[in-house]
Amino acid sequence: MLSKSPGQESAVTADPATEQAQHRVTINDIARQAGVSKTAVSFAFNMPGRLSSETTERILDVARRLGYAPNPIARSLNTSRTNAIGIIVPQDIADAFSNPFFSQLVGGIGQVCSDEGMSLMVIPPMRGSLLDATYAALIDGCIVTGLEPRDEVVRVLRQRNLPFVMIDADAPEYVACVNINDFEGARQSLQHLLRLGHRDIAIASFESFSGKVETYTGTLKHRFDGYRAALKEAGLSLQSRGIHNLECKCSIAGGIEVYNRLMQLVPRPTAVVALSDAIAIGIIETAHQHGLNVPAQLSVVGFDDLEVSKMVRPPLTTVRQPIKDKGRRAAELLLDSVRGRFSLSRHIVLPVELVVRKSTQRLGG
Amino acid sequence: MLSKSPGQESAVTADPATEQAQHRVTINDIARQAGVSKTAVSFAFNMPGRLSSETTERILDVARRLGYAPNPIARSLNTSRTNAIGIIVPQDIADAFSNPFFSQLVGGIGQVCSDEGMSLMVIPPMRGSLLDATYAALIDGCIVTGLEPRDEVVRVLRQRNLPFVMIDADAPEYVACVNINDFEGARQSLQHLLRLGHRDIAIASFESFSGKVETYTGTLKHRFDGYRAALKEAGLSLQSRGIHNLECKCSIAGGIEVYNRLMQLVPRPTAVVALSDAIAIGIIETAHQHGLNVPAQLSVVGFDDLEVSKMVRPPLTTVRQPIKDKGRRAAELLLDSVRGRFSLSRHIVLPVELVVRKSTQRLGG
DNA sequence: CTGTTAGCGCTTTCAA
DNA sequence: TTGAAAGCGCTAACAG
Repeated sequence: MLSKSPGQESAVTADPATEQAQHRVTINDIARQAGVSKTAVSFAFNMPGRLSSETTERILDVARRLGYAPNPIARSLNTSRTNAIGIIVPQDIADAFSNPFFSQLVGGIGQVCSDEGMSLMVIPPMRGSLLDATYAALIDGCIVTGLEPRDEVVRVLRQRNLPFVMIDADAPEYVACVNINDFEGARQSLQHLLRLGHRDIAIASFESFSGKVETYTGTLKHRFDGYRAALKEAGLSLQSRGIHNLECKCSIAGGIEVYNRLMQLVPRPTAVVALSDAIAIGIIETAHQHGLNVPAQLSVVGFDDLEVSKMVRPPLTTVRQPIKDKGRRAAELLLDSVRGRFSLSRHIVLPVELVVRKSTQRLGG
Repeated sequence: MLSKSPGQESAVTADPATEQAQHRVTINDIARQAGVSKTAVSFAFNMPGRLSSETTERILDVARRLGYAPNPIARSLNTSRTNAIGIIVPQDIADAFSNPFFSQLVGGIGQVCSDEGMSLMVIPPMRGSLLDATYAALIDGCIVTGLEPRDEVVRVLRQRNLPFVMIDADAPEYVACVNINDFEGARQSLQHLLRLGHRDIAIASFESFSGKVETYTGTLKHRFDGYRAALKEAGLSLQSRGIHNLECKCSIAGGIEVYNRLMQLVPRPTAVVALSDAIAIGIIETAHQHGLNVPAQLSVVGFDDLEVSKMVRPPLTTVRQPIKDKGRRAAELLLDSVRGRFSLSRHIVLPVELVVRKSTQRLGG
């Protein structure tokens, strides 16, 4: 060892196989080796124009030889920027992605990330605590799904001074938020079934905390308001004999699970409104396996219009919502905040549309 | 303003609507207000046991009043931990998630994240540069997909001293890696078609850089070795008349796009081997739209066995690979490294299995 | 049980 | 064109 620089030493032994977690080479090592100040090294990397090209060259050269990479954490501490946005989810990551809806939403968010040079952090509860995860996240802002505006998480976000945008939440005016017309979507889907003559109808709904319709909030509340409106039009209500509400996990697996409970209802439903295509697809698949014909023996209408919904058998009748747009708009709103740009309207409501395919048919027809 | 503490001032004006990016309240503000040292404040949050409960109380109380949240970046700089792992993808996030394969993989990784209290950062190229993204990522380690071991990204990872695990790569012994038996999967799927009597077969393959089979590497190479083996068994080769290779995007959209090119081949193929279910599903869907019956007029075999593959019409014949396990095992390997745990074997090869469903049938039968 | 002190590795005025 | 020095906000020896 001729050199007294630990930096160089680690470079010499930088054989991939031998590689040890030795003294990490820092900006100081480079400065010393190149015979310049830390400032110069920093400039060489971030504003090469402010140095003579020779100096820049020399510094970059030394850096390359010693295998130097600036520490992004230290950089972040100075700049207060992480170049990442987060998406906070109240459940496990695996659960979240078990519904293709979430993948498509993330895809929409991802489009904006790429445009803006951001990475996307998926933030699930940390050892059971979503709050802890929110405190710890190294992000410049985030999108919040599946939570209400009064959730503690939102308080922490505000406390941390992190810009955020909510999706599918009843947020107050000053909170940025992207929603869809849940009322209309729900109303139309049930109306569709009622007009086809169905009167024994089960609603396959997300899991809520309480399980009681009266306490539903947010998306769930709006959709049930829509169902009520449709029922009322037909002279029915949620309490009518023949109308049932079953909660299940919002995934294909949830649909599979709820199928049996569905079939034990009295009277047995001739149609199902699912609050998500994933649930609907699970129900249809299970019906198949049990030899029950959809739509002849059971009509099923979904909600979302996933990419695969038109490809399952039978192609799914459903309420289309612009999932990718939802993610994209939310991310745009968020990045406006992060970048300090002004955004005109911070409350967005996207339209929905009933798409009639083959999974529903006239009762007895 | 009676108080001279800017911290308190910001607390007083902490009305959500009025909220400004004023002086962020730091550990110093809390220490001052509570009449203790920074150390004490730090302890109150991280090792409350080392303080008298009164002191802890008081500190936490002040913190609450002033709306203090520890700065996770500063914390990371000390601890050198971020509590996040990354998954590096060479394309846009939206592209990645357009293939359900990726969602399922991420789901597998996510299971481990939840167990270990980690968030998951999806890292796409930053303004076109995956290298820049790799330099900037605030992570403790990462999983690398769709890249070869000699990629620059891997060099940077090593330079940054970040543990990493590759998926689907021809990695040297000392690089942790999770693969499947691509050769066998490919061989069996094509063999299946050949045994059904098909001789005019198109391969619908991922996009490679070169487009030339001879230059394929990694997964692509192994699979084509498998195809060669199957063909040889039937006295054919990749050059035989009737055998074609078309590249397309690895997504449903890719399958839709490749359909037309497929139908223009001479002789027109009676069967297709797709390198991914997403592609297969896109092809089948388009065939439907064009009134072509699958499998009667065109047999299609996929690769992956996605959750939806059994639910499309007709249910897809495909090669099952344990996607979630792949993600889980990779994440386990990675976290062993991150936590400094020893892992016995750092090269894992998962098995595959041909699953015959309804999208293939005997030629002319 | 509590405080002093020295960093973590980088950015960024400000002065030379 | 370059460098000195003061932080960024927190953790963790170490000393008392």
